[in-house]
Amino acid sequence: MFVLYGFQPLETPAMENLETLMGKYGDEGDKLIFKILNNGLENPAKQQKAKEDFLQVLEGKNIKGITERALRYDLTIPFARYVAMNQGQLTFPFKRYQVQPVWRADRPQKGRYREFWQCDADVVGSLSLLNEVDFINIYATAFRELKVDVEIRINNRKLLAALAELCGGVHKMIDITIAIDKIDKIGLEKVKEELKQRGLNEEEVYFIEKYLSVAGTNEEKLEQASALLADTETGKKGLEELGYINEFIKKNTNISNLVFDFTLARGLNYYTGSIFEVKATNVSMGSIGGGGRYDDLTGLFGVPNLPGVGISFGVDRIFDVMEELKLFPGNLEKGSDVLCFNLGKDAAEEAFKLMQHLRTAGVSCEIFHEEAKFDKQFKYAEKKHITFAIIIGANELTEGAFILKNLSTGVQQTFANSAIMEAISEIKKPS
RNA sequence: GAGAUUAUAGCUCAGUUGGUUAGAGCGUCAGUUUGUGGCACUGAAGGCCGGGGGUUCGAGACCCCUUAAUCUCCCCA
Repeated sequence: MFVLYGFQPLETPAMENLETLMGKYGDEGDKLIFKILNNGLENPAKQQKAKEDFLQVLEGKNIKGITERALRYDLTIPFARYVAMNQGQLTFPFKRYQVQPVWRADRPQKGRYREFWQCDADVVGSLSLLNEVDFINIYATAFRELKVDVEIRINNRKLLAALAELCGGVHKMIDITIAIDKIDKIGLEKVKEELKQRGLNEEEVYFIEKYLSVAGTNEEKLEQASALLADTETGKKGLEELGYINEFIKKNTNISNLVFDFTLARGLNYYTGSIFEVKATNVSMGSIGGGGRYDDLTGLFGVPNLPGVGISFGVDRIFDVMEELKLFPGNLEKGSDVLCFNLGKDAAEEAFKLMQHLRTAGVSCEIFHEEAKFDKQFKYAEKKHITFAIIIGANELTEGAFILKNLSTGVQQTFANSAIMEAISEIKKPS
């Protein structure tokens, strides 16, 4: 699918320098990075230093002497590092997709894993909002094909920045977003409380309340938000971007599950423009996809002015959702095509020869691992979802023949060894 | 990082206010049935009751510690 949209595959190492990862995911994120203990700490010559360093670790610091590598926390930052390192060789805009596990030192629980797979797609080196449109299209198409009903929520960090500008200054943005992001869970009143705790005055809280009460269709929301934020340069810009994307999607696709959500904040520090989140409807599960635009991601790695935008699929959670919705067909499990019964030494040898022919013809088959009663061999075939049994008993052995039995219909037929091709076509016949 | 719950047979779980030999269903194995499965019946095997300590005449059960899992909050995919 990603290839269809012009993306190339890429893989990056599971390990990164701790320094590369720290500070990119917010304070909470930093705590959740899996750190790797350095080797060689037992070296006597370095033990004094190691002990001193460890005392610092106990104070909550990350000291290179103890740990300088870590497992990747997501796929975006390692990708940014890769782009920064290889910028000379890449053609921009560079589009890649990546399916790999990531690790978070979290307490595992429902829908939350210490190790889980992400499937990312990013574009670096383009400011065009067409990329956003493309990603929304990818999300919508992918989940439609998986038959999972979702809501694709979108917001723009610029609106949040504008809101902060009007409510006490840009430095308040993190505080404000952390609070309003919780509205779904704790409700408006609690959010207002939290905002006050975080140092906002009555007037500012009131303003945010108005912002949070924006509702209706995407167009209506846009209009209401514009009344509040269009006075600021950033607010105006953010609203324009959202408007463009919404209109484009509406005009050129049949996607109907794109919704504006002005409370959507998303934790990752580096987002600057559009932010996305995908939630399955009718299933209680956190977001199963997320992403956004970061106008200067590689700047942190010494390559300024490279904008990017990307999305991520939470593979394990999507799997969980599909399982909960019973979207996996029951007959996925399929064993070999044929089980040859083992009815003694000579018969087994004959069966073995037969199997060579079957395999050459592309029929998967196996022989029961030991001589056993019919009963047992039949039950084995059933459990392994094997469709055919081949039986060579004493009679067949002397006749140079074998019995082919279809285990689901119970119909069986005797073939001469020379007529093996007929048997094969019987096996391959779609049932 | 904060909190709750759970841990008993291969699996899912019972086990009463502490009391003799710790049970069931499923699965496994054997038999009814020595060359034709799915069903049924009969029987058998299978347990350091997560680990360590304590209370008690007596602990699967009560207390403390420990480990692990599950779940909630925080945060996130």
